[in-house]
Amino acid sequence: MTVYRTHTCGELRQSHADERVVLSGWAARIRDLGGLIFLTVRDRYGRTQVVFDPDRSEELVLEAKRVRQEWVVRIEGMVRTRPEQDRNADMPTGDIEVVADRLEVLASCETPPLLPEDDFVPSEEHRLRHRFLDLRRARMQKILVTRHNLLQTVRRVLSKQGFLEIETPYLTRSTPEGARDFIVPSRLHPGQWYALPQSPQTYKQILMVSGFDRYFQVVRCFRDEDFRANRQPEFTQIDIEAAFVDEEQIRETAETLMKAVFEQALEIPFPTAVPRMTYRDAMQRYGTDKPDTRYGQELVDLTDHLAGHGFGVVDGISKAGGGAVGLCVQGQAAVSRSWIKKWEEFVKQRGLGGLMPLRVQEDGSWANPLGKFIPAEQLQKAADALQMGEDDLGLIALDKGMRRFEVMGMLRSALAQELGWIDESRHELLWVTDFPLVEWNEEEERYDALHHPFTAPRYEEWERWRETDPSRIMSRAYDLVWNGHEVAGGSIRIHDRTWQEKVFGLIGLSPEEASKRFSFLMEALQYGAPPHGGIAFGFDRMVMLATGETSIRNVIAFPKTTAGMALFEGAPGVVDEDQLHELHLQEIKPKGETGEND
RNA sequence: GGGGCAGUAGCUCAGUUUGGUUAGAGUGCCGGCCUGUCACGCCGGAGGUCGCGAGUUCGAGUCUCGUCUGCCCCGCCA
Repeated sequence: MTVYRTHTCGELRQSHADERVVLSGWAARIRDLGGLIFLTVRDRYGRTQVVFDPDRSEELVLEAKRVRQEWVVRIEGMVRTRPEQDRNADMPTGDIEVVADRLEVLASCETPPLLPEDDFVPSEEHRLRHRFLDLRRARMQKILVTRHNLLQTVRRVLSKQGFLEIETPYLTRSTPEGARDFIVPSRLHPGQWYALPQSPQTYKQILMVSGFDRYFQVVRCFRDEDFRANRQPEFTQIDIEAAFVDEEQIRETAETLMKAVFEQALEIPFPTAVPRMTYRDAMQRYGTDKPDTRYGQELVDLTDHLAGHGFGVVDGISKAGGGAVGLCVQGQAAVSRSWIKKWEEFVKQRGLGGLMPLRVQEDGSWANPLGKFIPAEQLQKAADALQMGEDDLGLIALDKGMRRFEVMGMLRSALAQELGWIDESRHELLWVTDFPLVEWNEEEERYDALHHPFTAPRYEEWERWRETDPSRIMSRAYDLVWNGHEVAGGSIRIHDRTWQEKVFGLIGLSPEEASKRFSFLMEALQYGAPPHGGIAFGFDRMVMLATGETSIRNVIAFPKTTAGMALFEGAPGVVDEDQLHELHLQEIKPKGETGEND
């Protein structure tokens, strides 16, 4: 209780009737009936109707007439139960109103560029430019409250299990692997640079070596890459690491956390067992390492049904290690040619040669461009493999690489959107396991770490495949997938310098190069590093899924646009010549602005 | 780096297909009326660099090219 308010705007009920109250908030709606004036006052907690009655004070009504939307007002008055016929069942405070006897304008407001109402959502550009007003909307306030609650839940759950929150530096050194770093010039050391961390990966491993056997951190991470609906240049991770554990304990911790999130934010029961799927299964059945298992429509390898029947293209692809992948589109046998063409274009843009429909013709035979080469019984077998019924449409793609699964997976999820296959009320969690340690990078002609280079291999597989086929070595990594989004990923790490050097060797980093770039970690690994592993949650994504939003910008108070701009603050921006000078920097003007060149 | 969609009144949009007189609607804003509204209602008014720049044309919101901004996707993101 302050001079500004005795109650919040979401608080008053019939039980408060006849109490004298003070409310402060923003004028949300003003209904001036000529005599009576109704004013809806809004704050973070809700809305309350205030009534100004000329029968009580003409003067007060005249004052109230001046008030405009989004002014900040303070009201004194009596709580009154509304007449039966005038109650508003849609408002929590709809059974009462406050009869004002005093009005004070705490702040007036220019005509606002947007109205903070939930049923009035302007363009995202406009919302970001006037974020302070956009954040007044009840929806945004609710999201940020949920975000806060989840943060507290995470901290409580992990602390209770003995995890210590330890902060790590934001000014660190650049590690050229992985994403591009944001770099920060050093004033005291001309020509030298800090980098903002892509994640606290090495620090948390070192904390394990130091004996903090259970660590977590709510931490900002920075990656200078292109952005998407669920990617921002700076984002928040729940970073977790533990020593003397294996995969099971990390997964258990992660599930405990998710259980709390489900119960807290979604108020739905947590699955008794989170299903698991191997990376290989995920790629073959869904064409992605983060399958959305809220709907079926799995991909089916049709190579065996279609190859070996004298059709050169299929046979050739098959011999080259490729094949045919099919997808069953329920109830769409009658779609037009242009519909199919549209989706064929979709897969072509993503690198496949084409998309063939398979469907029953009027005479009962199978229609398919391969029909003249491939016997009907084989087409029937393919259709059976796709579990196609008469009204269903099969879509088949051929390609010689693994890309066919990925693209068909993209097609699967695009069709799910288009045809409404997804039950939005469902929530599906899934562990993806058995990732390969490395994958072949065509362009650079070397192996890349699939997860990151500190991930432990399955050592027996290493011994078996290192020399002959390293891509068959599995790692001890795991990802947690929620409704087709990767919400967490982690691994058991390498805790031995010799092994770390071996893995660096496989991805083309010499021991010298490795110790140059990761000297501090390499050194730590020689001084009694315990076995350890961990996981990191993408917290923004987690909040996005928990609130049913489709963009992480909506769950971040001040996000950047897809071009990395902060429209509200105006970042990035130019700095003074003096600032640059002090940092030993000189601006190189883009061509055309120097006046020297043409 | 590539592709797609969008940009018209403060805001949300129509008009662009097929170039043609003075660019419309709703809402917000300003003024008037209105004593039970709750997206109050009714009457009137003001409000436009059709993102920006070139070009085609007798004439461009509309066609062409370039460019900027926002969103979505591919690549990228260990």
